[in-house]
This record gives sequence, structure tokens and C-alpha cells, in this order.
Amino acid sequence: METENKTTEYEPLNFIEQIIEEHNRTNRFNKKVHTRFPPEPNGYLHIGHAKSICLNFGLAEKYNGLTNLRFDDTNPETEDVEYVNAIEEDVKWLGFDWQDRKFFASDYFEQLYQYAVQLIRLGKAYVDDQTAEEISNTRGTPTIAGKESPYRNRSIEENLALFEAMKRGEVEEGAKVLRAKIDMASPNMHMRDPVIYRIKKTPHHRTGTKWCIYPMYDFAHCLSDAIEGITHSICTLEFEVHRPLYDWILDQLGTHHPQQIEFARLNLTYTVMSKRKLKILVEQGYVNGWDDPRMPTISGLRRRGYTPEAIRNFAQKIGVSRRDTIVDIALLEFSVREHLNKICPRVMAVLNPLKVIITNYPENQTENLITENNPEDETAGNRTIPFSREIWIERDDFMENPPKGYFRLTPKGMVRLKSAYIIQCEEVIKDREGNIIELHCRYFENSKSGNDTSGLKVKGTIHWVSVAHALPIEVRLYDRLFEVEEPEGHEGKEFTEFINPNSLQILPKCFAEPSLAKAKVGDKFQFQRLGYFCVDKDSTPEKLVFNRTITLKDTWAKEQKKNN
RNA sequence: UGAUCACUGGUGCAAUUGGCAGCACAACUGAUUUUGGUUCAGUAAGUUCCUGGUUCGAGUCCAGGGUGAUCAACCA
Repeated sequence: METENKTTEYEPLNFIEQIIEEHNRTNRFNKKVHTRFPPEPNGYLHIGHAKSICLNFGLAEKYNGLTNLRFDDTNPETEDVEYVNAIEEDVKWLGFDWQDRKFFASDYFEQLYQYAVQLIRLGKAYVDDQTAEEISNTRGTPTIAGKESPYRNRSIEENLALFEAMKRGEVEEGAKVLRAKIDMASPNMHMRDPVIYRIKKTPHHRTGTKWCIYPMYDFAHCLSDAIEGITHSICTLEFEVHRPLYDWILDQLGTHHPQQIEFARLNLTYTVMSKRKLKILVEQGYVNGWDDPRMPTISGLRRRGYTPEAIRNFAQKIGVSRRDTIVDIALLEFSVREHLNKICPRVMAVLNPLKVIITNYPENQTENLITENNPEDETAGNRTIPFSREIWIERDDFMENPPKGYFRLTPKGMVRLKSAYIIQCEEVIKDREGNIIELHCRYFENSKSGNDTSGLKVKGTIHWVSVAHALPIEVRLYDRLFEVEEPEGHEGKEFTEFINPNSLQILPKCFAEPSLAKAKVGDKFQFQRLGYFCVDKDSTPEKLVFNRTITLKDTWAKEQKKNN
């Protein structure tokens, strides 16, 4: 019984929040927090971006600030509106709102140009006529200083005239660039007179052919942040070595000066995350598009049946730090299960059907049995399910020679049909090859769920679907896309060599209870005892297609695996 | 052989900033259960990378070492 004061509420802050609170203490940004999420519209967002989105919007929310959505569209060769739209949809779906603050770096091309002119006037930038190769060759290495360009000391007037000519399109692509004049001997390669403008005579998806010079990331990003009044410019660790340049440009130009803060990008076991590798998966046909449910893209996760809440909770749980780490995908899976368990109605569906004939049940009788929709949610209510003489059960739920501890159906064994009766297996019917094709069972009329006077005690309860009322459905089972925890970085081996050949299993002939007939694309259910499933967009009026989002935890399967 | 940044149970993050190393996931027991789910109770798991220093006291500060990551596109 020590001092109780230890338990006074103290919410630990992550390192970014600590920085923000320090800024607030010292009044660096007038106690304001204004972040931004700055994707380049050249690909689809993935779960790693989700971490960044949750961070940026979450921080602003916590400190009563704002977050801008800004497309970093300074390279017309790779960017497209298609991506702009997809990105907006994904951010919205995750539950974040940038209100009227959707911006584009291309909105600032004129201002950025003026800033570049100002830099030239300050004698801090020059036009270089060297080729890309020459620039590269004279940059030096981390241990050897670079060589100054022969064009480095042109007069301000000449630089101004040349840059103007570049802007007017009078210079060939690649013939000249604008470089910041910093220090060719800097131990930081990014400070060795970085290129800040290059000529590209490619139409831009928003500005068309108005511009033929485009700012480089380092020049455009810091100034876009400054223009928007960003306070905390949060980016990933690889930009850490860019920070001196970020600061240098803003210092020279004397603008508003946000604080760049770097954090470690998300890595997940059994997953690849780089845009380049995801692109390979799509383009080489390892998956069926960017929204394939096996992809770690936001659109893939959405189609797979993940919820925004699950992803946000996941982002919360993994935290944020500056260490290069790899998060166990089990944590993501835990997050979906946790949320889906709360919200999903329970239904019955049989994936690998085995027919059971209840020999002592009247031939043309149908009973409507009552069952609860969700034991986790009292308000979810009940529904009825039809029961009749012939039912489908899961093939796995019957074993002729069961291992110890198996408590489903066995020859002469008894089992409870969920929300229905206890049955006993009396006869196993096989075909000529010895495959089990049918089970003959009897049921105990007085064992009806909710009204059981049989006194029978059974260990197992299994799910079932009435044959006469069954709704045929297609089910797609997904497993991890890779067979190893870390598919990347194996010497002499491509990450594609680790692809799990069984990551997708299509079951075209499954049966669901009839209540599912009115399910719509995106609807989510727990198929009792099997997992969480959602209706895929490939569904047709004739046939619903379900994606398995994630299995239920299965301690029995785990035990069996161990015993193998 | 350069610069910068990181090292805390298997994994990811904490430790009220110098005061008894804790949470979650994963793992393992058991109870409950008409889902082998959920829930509940519990167990195990750490030389806080190493060595030294400062201090009454170091995961935290200092020095040296080790390991890892990042950086040499007219990509972002």
C-alpha cells in the first residue's frame, strides 16, 4: 500500500506529441498545429500510408488543429488524375476530412517559380549546363567531395536570363537545370548543389502544357509546406538527410518555417510495402489488380472486408517511433477480428458440404427455428432459419476416425446442430472409391434448442444449412500472400519467389442460409465457426460471392497443427 | 574508411524526463460458453546492445566500442 499518486492519469505522449507540446510551451507556432498528408498521385495508398494518415489527422485532431490533403504532383511523367481520385476515396473511407483544404503542389507552380528567381537573385542558385551524367559524376561520394560545376559562378543576370529561357521552353529537355548553390564538399550528399528545377516537356495532368520546368521534391515540398502555413511536416525516416536542405531553402527565402519530423515507416510481416513491388504484383499478374483482397492497399483491405475502425485501431496500437521495425501482421488481424466480432451478424454457411439425412424427421416438414443475430450485441435481435430433413454440414465436422479430443460428429456419435436439435450418426454412406458421400442420422425431437428436455449432453455444436432452402454462394478464401515473414532483402532471391501459391482458394459451390439472399456488396457477416466474410463486388444477381476477411481464432486447428 | 539516426521480453510501443521496467499482440494454463469464437482468471517471457564514467540512485546523462538503418534520380 504505497503512495496512490502513481496512478494519477498521465497519458504517455509519443515523440511527436512531445515535440509539439514543447513547441506549444515555447510558443514556436503560436500553439497551432497544422499538418498535411502529401501523397504523390502516382499509385495507390497502402496500409503504410494509413499509418501516416492516422498520424497526421490524429495529431491535428488532438491539438485542435487542421490537416491538409496535398497532392505532391511535381512530376508529370508519372502522375495521373486516376490516382488523385483513388487517394481521395481512400482517405475519406478511412474516416478523415480535409474539408476545403485539398491542395496541389501544382497550384503553387507560379509562386515556386518566383521563389526560384529570388534564390537566383540572392546568388544562391545557378543554371547548370552539365548533362545529368556529368552532374552525377561530379557529385562525389559520401567520403569524397564533389567537384564544382564550371557554370557555378555565372552572373545573377545570366542565370536569370537562362532560367527565364528554360521557363519559356527555349531550352531542350536535359540541356540545363537550376541548381541550389550550397556546398559541393558537404558530407551530406543532398547539400551538394542539388537540382531544384528541371525541364520536362510532358503535359501535366492539371496544368497541361503551361509549364515545361518543374520543381524537384526538395524545393517544392518545403515551400508548399511554408505556403500552406504547415507547422509540423511529418515524413518518413529516409527524408531525415533531406532536412538540412528543407531548412536551408526556407532560411534563404525567409518564409514561414515548419518543423520537419521524421518517423519510421510501417513494415509488416508476410507483406511487401513498396510501391514498386506492389506494382510488380499487379502488373505481373500475381494478384488481380490493386484492390485484390490480398494486397495491403487500402482498396485491397476494404474489398477484403476490413473496416476503417479496425485500421485506425491498428495504427493506434503500433504507435510511432524512429526505429526501423517490422510489425507482426497478427496485430492487424487481431484488430479486424476485434471490430468485426462486435458488429457482424452471425449466420450459417457451409463451405465444404456433406449431406446429412435425418432419417426420423418427417419428409415434407420445415420448421422455422429462432436464432440470435449476435450474442455480442443485445440489440441485434433474432431471426428464423429453416430446418428440414436434409441438411448440409461441414465435411470437417465429421470424422470416421477422430483424434483424441475431437468433439464433433463421429460414427454413432452425437452433436448439437446450432439452434436446432441434437443428432446422432447412424450410418456412413460411401461411394465405390470409399469416399463419404452422405450421413444418415437420427434426431432427438425433445432436444430442440431453447426447449431441450432430452437430458442429453453433447460436447460439440456445429453449423448447418437446410438443403431445400440453401442459397448457393461462391466463397473466396485468402491466406497470406507470402510464405515467409520477410519476403524482402534475401540475397539472390526475388521477393516474388516467396509468394504463397495457395493465397487464394475459390470455392464455387458453398451453401448459405436463405437470409443471406438480400446481402449487398460490402455487407459483413460472421459465418458461424468459420470466420468473417463480406460480399464481393464480383457478385451477380444469380450468385453472391463472399470474401473471407479473416478466420476465427481456431485453437483446435492450432493444436492439431502442433501435434503434426 | 564519411554524415545522420536508431538500439527496452518473440513482436510493437511505454516508463510522469535521473527514482521499484509496464501495456498490447503473440505463446502457454484453467474457467465459462448451444461458435474449439467471445469473455474471464492466470503463467511464462528482460544482464534495457557492450564496457567504463557521473550520481545516494542510470533504460534515461557522458565517453568509447558494437550492431543495424538511411544517403551519391534531372523520382517522391
